[in-house]
Amino acid sequence: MANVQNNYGCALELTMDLIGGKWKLIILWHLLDGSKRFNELDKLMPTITQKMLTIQLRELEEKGLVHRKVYPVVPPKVEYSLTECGRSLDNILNDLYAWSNTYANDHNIRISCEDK
Amino acid sequence: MANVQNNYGCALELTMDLIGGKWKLIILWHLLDGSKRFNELDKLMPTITQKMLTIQLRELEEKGLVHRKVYPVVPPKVEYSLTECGRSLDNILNDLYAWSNTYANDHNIRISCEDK
DNA sequence: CAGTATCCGCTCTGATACTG
DNA sequence: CAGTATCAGAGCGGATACTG
Repeated sequence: MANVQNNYGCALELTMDLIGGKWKLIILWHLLDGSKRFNELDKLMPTITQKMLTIQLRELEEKGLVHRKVYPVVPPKVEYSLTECGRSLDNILNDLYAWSNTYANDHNIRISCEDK
Repeated sequence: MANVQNNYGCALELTMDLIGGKWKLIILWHLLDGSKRFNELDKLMPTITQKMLTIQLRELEEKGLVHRKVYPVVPPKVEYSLTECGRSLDNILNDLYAWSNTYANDHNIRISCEDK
């Protein structure tokens, strides 16, 4: 999933390469709010590890969905934001979010945090 | 990913449990057309193995997205179709499909089969 | 036709500790 | 603060052969 090939049998295969995996949708979701620092994202996702957050952000960056801005200061400051391409997922993310909430309601599944 | 828990920190975590993985989106996509037999799905996805197709269909069935209808005939005949819940993904699937195609165009990525 | 059974490797994911 | 490094487990995905 890390790398994007250059041939796919179906557009939806590409979809999974781009935003598949356990964390990418959630990272993108949080960034819809506006740019966030590494530490902020970490706090917004209590169960992710720093390692996974780093890896997923790097992959999203490679694919052009997320922009990484490093401020040359001490202590380090890095801000992540959506690129135009990442932002174009806005409606889809909202639809998926709503769809899953509906599913959760219908199946008595608890969602701890229902707001951004 | 096989099983659905009953507590999530974010609706989008549930999303990945329901339709994550390499094949589920593509299976759902093909079923948007109408019900299909096992063998038809197999042919529509040239690179999937029978084992994976079986597993993914079973998981989609457990989660209530796909309906499995067995005809008591010899040789066996089994038809898969979307449940109402599965069908409610129609718009999202189309949006994702379009989004990925746009991405592919912008990044010179080839999609072999562009139509259903 | 529509699956099972078996075996297997890789990648994804995580825990923990450390650093410029 | 924003990461790396290392170790390790689990399960996802696949190859191949077989079956009612």
